Amino acid sequence: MEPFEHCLNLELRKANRVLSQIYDSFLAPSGLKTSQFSILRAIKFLKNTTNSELQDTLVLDQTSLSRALKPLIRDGYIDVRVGVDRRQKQLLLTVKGRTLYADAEKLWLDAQAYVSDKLGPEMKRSLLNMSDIVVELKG
Amino acid sequence: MEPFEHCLNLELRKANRVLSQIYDSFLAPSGLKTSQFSILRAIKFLKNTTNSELQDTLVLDQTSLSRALKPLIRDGYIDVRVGVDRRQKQLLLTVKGRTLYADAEKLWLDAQAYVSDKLGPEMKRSLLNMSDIVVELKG
DNA sequence: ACAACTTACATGCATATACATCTTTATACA
DNA sequence: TGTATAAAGATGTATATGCATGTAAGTTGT
Repeated sequence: MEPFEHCLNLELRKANRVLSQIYDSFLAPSGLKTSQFSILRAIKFLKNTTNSELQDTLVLDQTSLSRALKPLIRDGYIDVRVGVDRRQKQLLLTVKGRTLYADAEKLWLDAQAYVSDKLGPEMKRSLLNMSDIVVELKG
Repeated sequence: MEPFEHCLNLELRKANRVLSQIYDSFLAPSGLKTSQFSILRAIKFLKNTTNSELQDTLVLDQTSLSRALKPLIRDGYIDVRVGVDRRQKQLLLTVKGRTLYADAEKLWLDAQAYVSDKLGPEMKRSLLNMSDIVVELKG
C-alpha cells in the first residue's frame, strides 16, 4: 500500500500557521503582528533603509511590502523620506517606533524562548536550515 | 561576537512564501491557488466531509476555512448540503470539482516532483518532520 | 417543557500576500 | 538632446488568515 504523499507546501503552510499564531499570541500585548514586528526589526538592524532592501531581507513581494508598511507609517512608527533618487523612499524608525520595538522585543524573546524550548536545539537547527534551503529555491 | 538570532517565525514565513509561490506558479494553468487545491484534495480524500473535519485536516481556523470555501462553492466545485445535524454542512466535490482536481493534480505532481528534486530526500524528510513537530505545538 | 449551555457556522474588521498594471523618475544611447 | 528602456513604488483586484462576535440549532439538567 503506497503511503499517502504529503504535499510539501501544505505541510509547510500548516506549520507556518501554527507558529505564527504562537508568536502572535506572545506579541499581542504590544499590538503588533509578527509580520509587523519583523518589519520594525529589519528596519532597526538596517538603520536607514529602502523599500527594496527590505523586500530582499524579508523575502517579500514589492507590492506586499508596500501595503504592509502602511499601517506602521499611519500609526507613526516608521518615518518616510524621499531619497536622493527621488523614486526611492528612505525608511527609518521614529522614536515611537523604537520604543514600541523595544517593548515588543521582550515579548518576542519570550516567544522565541518558548518555541526554542519546545523544539529543542536540533529541531530548531532543522527549521532554520530547511527554511534557508527553501528560500534558496527562489528564482 | 554574538551571532544574529534569527526569528524562527520569520524564517519559516519566508520559506513558506517562496514555496507557496513555486506551487502556485505550477498550479496557475488550472486557475487554482495552492490553498484551494489543498481544500479540494482534502475533500477528495475525506469524501463527504464537514467544515470542522476540514479544519482539523488543514489546521485552519474555522473562520478562515469558512471564507476559503466561498469561491470554490461560488464557482461550482464544491457542493454544500445541510447535514442531519442541521447546524452542519456536508461538503463534497461536484463533477466539475472532480474534473478540475484531476487536472490540477497533474500540475501539483509536477510541482511536488520539482521541489522534491531540488530539496533531495533528506531535506524533504526534514521539512515534513519539522512541520509535523511544529503543528504538534498547537494547543 | 424550558432555561442554560454548547456547538457549528457566518460576518465585521483588519492585516497578509501576490499578480497585473500604472505612474513617476532615472539612465542609456543614438 | 530626445527617446527608448529600466527601475521604484502605488493601486486595483482577489484570495488568505485570524480575532471578536453574532446567530441558529442541538444538548442537558431540573
